[in-house]
Amino acid sequence: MANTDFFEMVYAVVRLIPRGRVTSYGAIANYLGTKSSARVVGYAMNAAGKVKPKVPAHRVVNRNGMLTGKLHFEHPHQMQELLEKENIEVKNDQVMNFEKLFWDPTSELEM
DNA sequence: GTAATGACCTTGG
DNA sequence: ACCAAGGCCATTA
Repeated sequence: MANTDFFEMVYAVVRLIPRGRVTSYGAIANYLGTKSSARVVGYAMNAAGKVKPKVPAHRVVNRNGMLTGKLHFEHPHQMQELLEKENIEVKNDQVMNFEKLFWDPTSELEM
C-alpha cells in the first residue's frame, strides 16, 4: 500500500546524503517542492527507524544545525556518536561548521 | 469526521 | 537584536 510516497522521497534524499555531510529538514522539503511542509519531513524521520533500509536520520538536523531529533533516536547519544564518526564535530548538540558540511539537495541534485 | 500534536520554518512586534 | 506567534502538511487519538 504505497506508504506515503512523501516519506519514501524523504528517505531517498536522506540516503543520498554523502558521508560527513548534513542537511536540514527545510532543505529536503524544499527539494521535494513542499518547503512549507518541513514538519512533515521531520515526521517522516520519526518512522525512519522503522523503515527498511534504515535511514541515516542522524545526518538530518534543523536549520540551526541542532540535533533536535537526537532525543527521538533509539539512543540519544547515538546520533552524536555517528556524526563524530563521520568527521563531523558536534558540540552542545550542535553541528560545528554546519554551513560548511551543509548538503543541499536542491543545489547538488536538482542544481 | 473533528481536534490536537509534531525530529520545522518564516515572519512580526 | 531578542521574543513571540502563525502556518504548512501529514499522522494519530
